[in-house]
Amino acid sequence: MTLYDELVARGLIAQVTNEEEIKNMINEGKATFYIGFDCTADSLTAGHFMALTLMKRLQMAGNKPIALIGGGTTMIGDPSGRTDMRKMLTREDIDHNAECFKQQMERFIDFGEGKAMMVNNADWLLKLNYVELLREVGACFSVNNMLRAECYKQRMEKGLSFLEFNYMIMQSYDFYMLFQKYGCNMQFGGDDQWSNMLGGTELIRRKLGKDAHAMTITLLTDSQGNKMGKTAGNAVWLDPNKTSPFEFFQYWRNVADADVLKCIRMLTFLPLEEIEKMDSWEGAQLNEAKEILAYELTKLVHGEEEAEKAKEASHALFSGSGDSANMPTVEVTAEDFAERDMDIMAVLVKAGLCESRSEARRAVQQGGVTVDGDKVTDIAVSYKLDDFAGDGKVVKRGKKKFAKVVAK
RNA sequence: GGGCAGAUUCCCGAGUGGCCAAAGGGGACAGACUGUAAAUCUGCUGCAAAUUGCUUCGGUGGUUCGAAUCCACCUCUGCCCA
Repeated sequence: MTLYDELVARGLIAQVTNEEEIKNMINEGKATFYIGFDCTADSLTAGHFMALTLMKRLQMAGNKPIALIGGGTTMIGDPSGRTDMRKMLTREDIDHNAECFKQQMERFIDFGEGKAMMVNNADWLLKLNYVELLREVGACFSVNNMLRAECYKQRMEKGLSFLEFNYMIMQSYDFYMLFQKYGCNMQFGGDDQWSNMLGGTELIRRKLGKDAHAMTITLLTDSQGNKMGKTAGNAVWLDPNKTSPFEFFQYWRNVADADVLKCIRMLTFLPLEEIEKMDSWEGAQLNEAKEILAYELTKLVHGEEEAEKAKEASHALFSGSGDSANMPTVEVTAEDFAERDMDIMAVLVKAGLCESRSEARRAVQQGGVTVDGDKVTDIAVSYKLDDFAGDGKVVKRGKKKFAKVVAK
């Protein structure tokens, strides 16, 4: 099976500018392509992960990836798919984020000599001269057309600042630069980037009279149509300090039935034949597929050892078997008991299971709290330091949130 | 620059002097049922030393016994005119 056919079979491709040409190009390993990453946070997310796997798939077939860090474009803020303006980030924040991105990417993509490149668009965007830019590329853009672009349409009601309106120009300029400097002939991106990407191919055609291609990746959405990779509004991060390997594992372990196969197909590197077999799975067996998904992804992101640990902890918690040694652990010290004994609310907050004592109180009153398997319904229950000595206690809030509390 | 409308809790959105920690919906969280799924039903959703107290309705001042609500100024946003 050729690379292109595999990408289609995995459901990864959303839109392409010219299917025949792109197919030949990537199948033969002739593409030099780029994907842009705006550094709006200090870690990549599960959403970026899909783009990274795609880079890897193409790289394995001999194509050359360019990871473009958006140090310049992040100064503008992409309005695509948003109903409000992004928070403006300072130069320092952006530089810091770019550095974090760089480190995380190096674990997935081989940036060895001639295999892949990493560039930062701050290097050329930040020194642009306004009037020169207007004359050079501004003349190639039709405001009429831009306003018709899907990514701006959504913002016509809520308001769109001139700053954000220029995002498309910056992104197009990136492609134009990369095309000239590195012979980059294709751009990948999320499907919400389609109009920005076309801006680039259009600019290259107008300025250089050459063809460049664009291809978008299907957005990973769940069966309800929501973007995946978020829990309660928070992103699922690739940085183990922001989303622990266990939480990461659990996120995928908990996807809905309707979404498992799609995720396995799109995100893992398991051979398609193997995935086809899972297609007929139902009920309890489908539940197994979730574990496969969670394990595979955790392994890719955090390594095999962490994936094993997460799986162990998951078994320990949900099926009673397995070792509790790998559970997320919180330490308590004598200081925590200095004023008075810790009551159950204090323990829940300390363990990071509840944001406030009020929330903890509710959880207890609603029967959602368990300590070492025993339900706690009395908010007056309190503990001493010694209670957490030795192996400590496993505190559980709800079905899936828990932590082991141990005396230090 | 001129006119009009608006800013309420995680989101949408009611509230236009005390009955307001603020309707309703969504989401989130918890319980029941399950398979760590979905659907459904129930509860719950500012903070705390918790029949009470404290902080919150864009910002700052003011009127009042009392302000999300009235007044002044400011900031931001949308629409119309230029």
